[in-house]
Amino acid sequence: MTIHEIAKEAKVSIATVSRAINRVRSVDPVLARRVWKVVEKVGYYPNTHARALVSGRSRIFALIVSEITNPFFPEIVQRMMELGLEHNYEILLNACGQDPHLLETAARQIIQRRVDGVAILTLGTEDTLVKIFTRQQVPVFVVDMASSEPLVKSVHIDYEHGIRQAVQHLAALGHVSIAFISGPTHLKSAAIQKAAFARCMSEIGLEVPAERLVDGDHTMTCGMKALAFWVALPARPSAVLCSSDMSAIGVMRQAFELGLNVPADLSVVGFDDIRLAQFMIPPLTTVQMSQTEIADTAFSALLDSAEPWRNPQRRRKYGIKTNLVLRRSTALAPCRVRELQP
Amino acid sequence: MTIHEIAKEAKVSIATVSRAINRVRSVDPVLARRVWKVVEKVGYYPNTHARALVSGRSRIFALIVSEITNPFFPEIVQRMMELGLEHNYEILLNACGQDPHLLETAARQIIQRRVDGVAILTLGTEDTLVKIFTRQQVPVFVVDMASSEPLVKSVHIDYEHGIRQAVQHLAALGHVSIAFISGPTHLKSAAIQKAAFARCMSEIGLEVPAERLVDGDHTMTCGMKALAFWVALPARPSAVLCSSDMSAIGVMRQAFELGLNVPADLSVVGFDDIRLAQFMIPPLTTVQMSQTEIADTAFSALLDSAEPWRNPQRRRKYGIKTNLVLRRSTALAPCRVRELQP
DNA sequence: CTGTTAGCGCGTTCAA
DNA sequence: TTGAACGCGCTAACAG
Repeated sequence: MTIHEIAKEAKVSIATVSRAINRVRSVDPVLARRVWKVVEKVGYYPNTHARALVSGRSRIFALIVSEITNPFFPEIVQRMMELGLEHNYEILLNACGQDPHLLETAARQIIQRRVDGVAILTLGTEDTLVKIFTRQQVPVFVVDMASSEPLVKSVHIDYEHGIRQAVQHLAALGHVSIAFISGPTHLKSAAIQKAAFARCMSEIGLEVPAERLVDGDHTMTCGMKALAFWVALPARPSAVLCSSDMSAIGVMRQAFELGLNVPADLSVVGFDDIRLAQFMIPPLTTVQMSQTEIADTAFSALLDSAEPWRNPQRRRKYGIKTNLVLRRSTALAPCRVRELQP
Repeated sequence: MTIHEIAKEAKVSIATVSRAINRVRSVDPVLARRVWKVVEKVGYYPNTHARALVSGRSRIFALIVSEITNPFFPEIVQRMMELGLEHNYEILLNACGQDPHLLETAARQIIQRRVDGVAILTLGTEDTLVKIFTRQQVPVFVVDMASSEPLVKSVHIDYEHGIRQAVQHLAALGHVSIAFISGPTHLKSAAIQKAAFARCMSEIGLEVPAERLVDGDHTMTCGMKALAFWVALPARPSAVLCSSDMSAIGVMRQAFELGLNVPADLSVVGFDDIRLAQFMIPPLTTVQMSQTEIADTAFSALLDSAEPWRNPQRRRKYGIKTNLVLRRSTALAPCRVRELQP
């Protein structure tokens, strides 16, 4: 079913059909109606590939995330798709873990599709990707990456703000030995979080011996392993700050396994505030990083790049805050409880 | 960057470039190498839209799910994408809830993209979608839908198998008043599960009064509400079977809120076996429905439709079983414990 | 306001 | 084995 058949059936030229379908003002309402009638009757759908080919714009945004199975990302995907629907863009999702080979394949697919922009949300391994895309003139949105390239827009995430709140909250509860599970070491975001934790601890005069710093990977399993490791230590931490809710869930699960009560015996703080966090047992105190906000920022940045005429005063810098959300996985440090009870 | 520029640079015709890139045997190795050199040098990527236009095949499969934020689906998406990468297909994801308007928009986008097939995994609201797609000659994969249309392939999910195991497991533990949270009433899958539950209960002579049947929507919130409702009843159930792990999580969360111990005071069984299930506190006993298996089946069905020559003896029917996975959210019914203790 | 026409980038004939 | 030429379905000039 093509524009030609519609044209013949409606007894107009293909140009008129094209105009009618694209709602060009100048077309005679009578003809337009005739065209639409036929379109509906025969069930015609314009061919996006042909449109993309001739117009040079595909109306596709690519979205690269590291792990679609981490509940943090589906919320972003969801929001991006909503916005896509609203603005008539499609979202081409790519979840390709950290495998550099897969990443490269994903990049190839994306470039071949001539997407109008790509949001890279792997939170720390985007450097090579960004190079590839900018070389092909594909507008890019990334997190926490300074770049002078005009094609690159980025958002700064203030991890430290939330982490400081978390650390000070724990300290206020009397916790002194606070442990930290970071993200995968090769992720820049993980390094930033880790450094922020160290800084926030030392700010208030708290020590962080190396064994209380464990490198995780944002999975529940790593949380379990980390706590198992700490419990085997002569002095186990009384509180754990996790760089993701997933690892926090793992910590809580391991605590259950070991018969440790959260929060009485162990305080746990997560990071991300995935929806699940408030349904944990106990509900997880966590540092919120708004998925919606990230998605909104990403989309509007991509839109600015793809349609610069819409919004002349386009920013190239955006910012996102993080904030502690108090729930019920933290409590007074056990030693403090003892002090207060006699 | 187009095939013409490559041709000029490599001093061959565009036809030769095309053949070289597509690895056609007959092309002179010397020329092929020359072409590839240039391709690499200038960073040429063939335009997928042009290819799709001329070849009539887009190498895209669409995947429609109801809720990407329900952890059940990301696993499927993940697997589909892996397979896509392997077979050089892209997966166009669509998460459009139940809103019929969004569904229609999604269908439109998919058809306009001329996808080579679409897997509809909304588990029960696919009827109108299937009609739309088959009318456009788009091969479709659905769950639990009989259709004589050759373009439609489907898989039968044996919900009852796992549900029977769950019911009998609970009965064996001495539970008599077993409640059930179903999925959204407009989903066929939900109706099937509900009917299966009723049948499995009556099989073993157990009653199911209407107030023990609550219609949910596969969210954690509905699980919380359901338990709150049952607890307000004169006699609350001692066990709950949920039609999804998400609602089971909600039930456990509400039990915590009410000070009910799972499993001592209340046994809970989920459905799906999302990865999270084993990380719940306590780990959730649930009916497994393999996400990987579903994805594999969907993909191979789509591949059979898109490339019929690959696999001449293509089936049109597939089957998936469900199975109870025992963990720690179920225990002897409280009354049974009392009988045994004195 | 409408129709004719020239490509968009590529795969695929058909001759050479 | 190679290259010239056609057309996939559509938009956007330009002419009428």
